[in-house]
Amino acid sequence: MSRVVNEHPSVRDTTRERVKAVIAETGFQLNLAARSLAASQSYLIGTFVADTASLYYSELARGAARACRALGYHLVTEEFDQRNPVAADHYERTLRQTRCDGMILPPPLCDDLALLDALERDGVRYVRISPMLDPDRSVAVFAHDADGVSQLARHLWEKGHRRFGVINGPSNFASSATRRDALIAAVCALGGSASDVTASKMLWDGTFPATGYRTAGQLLKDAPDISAIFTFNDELALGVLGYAHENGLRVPKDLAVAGFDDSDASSFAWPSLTTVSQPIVDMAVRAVQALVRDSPHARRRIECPVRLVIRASTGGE
Amino acid sequence: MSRVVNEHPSVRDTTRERVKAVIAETGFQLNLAARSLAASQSYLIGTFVADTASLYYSELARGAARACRALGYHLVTEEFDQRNPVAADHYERTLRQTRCDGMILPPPLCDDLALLDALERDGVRYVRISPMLDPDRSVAVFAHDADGVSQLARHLWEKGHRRFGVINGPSNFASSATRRDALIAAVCALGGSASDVTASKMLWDGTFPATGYRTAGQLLKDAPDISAIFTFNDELALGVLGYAHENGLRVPKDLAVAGFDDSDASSFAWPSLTTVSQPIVDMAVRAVQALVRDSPHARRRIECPVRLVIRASTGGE
DNA sequence: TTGAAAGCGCTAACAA
DNA sequence: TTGTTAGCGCTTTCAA
Repeated sequence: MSRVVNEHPSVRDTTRERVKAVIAETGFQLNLAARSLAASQSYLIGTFVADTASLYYSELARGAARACRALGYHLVTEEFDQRNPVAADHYERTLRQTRCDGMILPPPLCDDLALLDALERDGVRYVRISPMLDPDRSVAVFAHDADGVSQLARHLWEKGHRRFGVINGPSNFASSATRRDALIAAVCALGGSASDVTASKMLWDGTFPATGYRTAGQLLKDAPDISAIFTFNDELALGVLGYAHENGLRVPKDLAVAGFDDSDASSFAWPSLTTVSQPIVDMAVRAVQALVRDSPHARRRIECPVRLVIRASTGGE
Repeated sequence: MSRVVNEHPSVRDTTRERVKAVIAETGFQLNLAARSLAASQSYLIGTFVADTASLYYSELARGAARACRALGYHLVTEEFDQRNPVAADHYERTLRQTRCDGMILPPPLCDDLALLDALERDGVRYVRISPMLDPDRSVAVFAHDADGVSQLARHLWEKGHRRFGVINGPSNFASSATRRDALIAAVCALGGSASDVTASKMLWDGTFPATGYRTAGQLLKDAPDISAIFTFNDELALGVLGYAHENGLRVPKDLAVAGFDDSDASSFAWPSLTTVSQPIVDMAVRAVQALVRDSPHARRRIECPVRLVIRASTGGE
């Protein structure tokens, strides 16, 4: 009886037990498809991963899967084309037929307005991760980037650094600007000025590490007095580290290097890297919880704390 | 009309066009749940990812998602507990109700016999990735590890290396033994002997890089004449690289280092690493294709070629 | 080649 | 509190 499975309140204890016994005996298993059809709820949450190797998206999916399981949902994963994220079209043709109860939209899809329109038209709820555009349009989950960057600035400042370099991330990621601006603000708050920070957009070179390598060279040519470089992500920072090694710069004595972490990515790095660690798994969990529990028209910001992990590359440990 | 959507052969062209026009006009969208219920086919493929950050599992899921999309299926992802992979239980309680048409089982789940039993009992097809036990029980996808390792051995041999160290992977991964044995065989084939290869199981130290660092130290103490180290994966190799740097060993002059790659993981490494690159995305694609296209009782091996990527750490480039 | 109708296994609404 | 029943939107089968 459906009332037992769905934990309906008005069922006598004895009846519940009796039914549960039968369920256990017969090995009965709910059929999700039938339930979906009848209840017009799919118990499915959808998310996207990029079409290149990336811990960021996989950690996001992992957190989402974990939360789905805890809430009785299942996670459907689709790949999107990072070069050409016309996700709306993609959604129309495939994901739409699954009738997901909700979608998790990581950057840059969270800023694909056509996709948001399509979702709203279909009455599909969505939560965005670190959106850049129109952040109050839906529930949105943010990492408290500025906070972490400011902790990092303080750490570097205390180590004696006064001139900083920044390697920005992709321009379609809101956090590229956020993190750069946060560093400038933090340096100013510590007694420095905006001119102590030299920011450079990344000079793409195929992979993030290669890009970090190349951009570090340019940055140090433009502003030779820089003694610390902060990058948009850890992979860029690895390239900076490589540049330092190959050019006789001792780390962290001549050059301190810090990155920004997409969850446990920094544990892949060796030697270890100072990083602002973003709780991406947790962000995904929060996103799924909001999808399932919030009222359909909720519009709130969820801020997740980041964590400064100090390692050898800036004189820690 | 369902016959048009499902491309049934006996539909007159004019009718087909007429129906298609209506579909386009009304914005009709197939309801997967209804179809699943009626056809007792879910058009869902399930897979597992580990509960820690790992490119291996995420690349697998990505490949699976890609193939699913191409074949009109959707990918459902579940997280499993790497420490305690009682996946059978997990399956019973959650995934089972989705009535997946097929499952992709990466290691170590591919060797969870209770899970395989449960799947067979429910008539759920599955494809295993690199299984260790009972490889002919189902369709299984393998990377041609031995082939890659033998190419690597030849490369190292040609660079003049004669004494080799191996850092094994987890013992519940079939490939740990395969890769070690392949290196020994390859060295013998090149004119060396088994005693030229010193294999060590990894001395776990929290993360793979830290483990590589620690194990490299032990290995070089046990067999100081080693001039090349080959590790189970790239993350271990990064630790070996770190050990070399910190102990004044020049790479690749004093010590050559090579790893084994789970797809594009080596692009995360800097400086870049020689690696045997496993086409994990492709393996997942092949797995999904087998799930969808093979007869239900097929039992074949699918071998995927690996690729030797030679980089600075062994004297390449 | 097409139309019509009987389910698939649930939920939800209505009776009892 | 519990039994009963009408769909949910498809596929499949049977007629036409």
